[in-house]
Amino acid sequence: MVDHNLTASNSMDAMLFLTDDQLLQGIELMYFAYKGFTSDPDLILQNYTYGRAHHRAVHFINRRKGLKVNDLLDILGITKQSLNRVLRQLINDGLVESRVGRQDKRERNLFLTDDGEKLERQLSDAQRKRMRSAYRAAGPDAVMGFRLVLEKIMDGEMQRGSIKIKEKLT
Amino acid sequence: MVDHNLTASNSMDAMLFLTDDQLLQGIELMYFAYKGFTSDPDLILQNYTYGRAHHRAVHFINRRKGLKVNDLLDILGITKQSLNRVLRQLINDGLVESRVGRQDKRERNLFLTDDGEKLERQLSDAQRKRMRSAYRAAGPDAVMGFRLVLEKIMDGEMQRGSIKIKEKLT
DNA sequence: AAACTATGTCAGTATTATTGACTTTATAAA
DNA sequence: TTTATAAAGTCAATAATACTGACATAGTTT
Repeated sequence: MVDHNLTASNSMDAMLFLTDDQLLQGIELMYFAYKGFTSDPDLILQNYTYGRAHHRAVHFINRRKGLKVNDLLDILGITKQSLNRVLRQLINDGLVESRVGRQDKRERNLFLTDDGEKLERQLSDAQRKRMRSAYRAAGPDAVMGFRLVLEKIMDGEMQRGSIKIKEKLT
Repeated sequence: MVDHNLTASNSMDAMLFLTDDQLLQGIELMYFAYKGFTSDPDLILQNYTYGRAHHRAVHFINRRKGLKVNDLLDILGITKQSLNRVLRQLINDGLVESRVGRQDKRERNLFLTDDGEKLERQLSDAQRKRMRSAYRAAGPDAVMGFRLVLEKIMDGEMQRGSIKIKEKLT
């Protein structure tokens, strides 16, 4: 069992006693949990020629249907050239549709095709399943704490493009 | 503001109402928080010729001083060949020391040199700072929830090498 | 007409990972 | 003691994901 008691030694805080060791434990927890978190989709993606980058693209196109290429670039925080390869594959393989913008014809709105939605389902099913069972096992209060800490961790990181996501999340 | 209220619609649970959308929010939260979580060290590492792989190696060598090469391979879940390049650099650059095992001379025990500890400090300072301020802002109950959910997420992922870490964490 | 914007693409490079094959050294087992 | 196994290290080839820089095309603004 892992110790959740946070009443320890080294450096003091207004509310918490946070030793370097406890903080390092939190850091490792993030590392291993993220690894566990991506392992299911990674396995599925091996059956295709796709990787995590494709997963992310498919995820956000599904979450923000019709988003522009630039939106996706902002969210992912990668370069146009990096996204291009991934997006081109997904479009050629018929998983993503790129429609010319209605008002501004320079823009492309991205959508998942039926096949694209099928892949998205397959990937997110695995991840949601893990998330749901973790939430269940931990209980509602823990879930609130989990979300709160994660939000604090990414504070300052959500400046540009991702702030749109945060709004959408609400 | 982000909504923490978890009393919603779609699918029912013994304790929680968890809609697909709420689960997807949790998934995105993990993605963005992990990104925020690695951004500080990534910036520092750019000043060296190192990347995240070096950071991970340095982190775990510091946390489990004297660990064997095989231990590190198990923890990181990568191949010997992948680790080798990283480890060779760190050893050549004088950040890591590899000592022949005392009982079993085939084994190598890994340690950080003074310079290695200096780098480790620099990297973990940034990360601990972020972690500490997130913990502070969220409060003790939230921290417990955060840890509990993360542990549940990685359940089943900590089978082999990482179970040692979990023990160490305790 | 000129400037700017959104998208797409080509070429070259870097990091991190993979698989497979092989060596050296050391321990364990027959 | 020979044989087998184990730990570590290395070489070569390949893949996925990212980067920078340069440039093209189409459409919108000024």
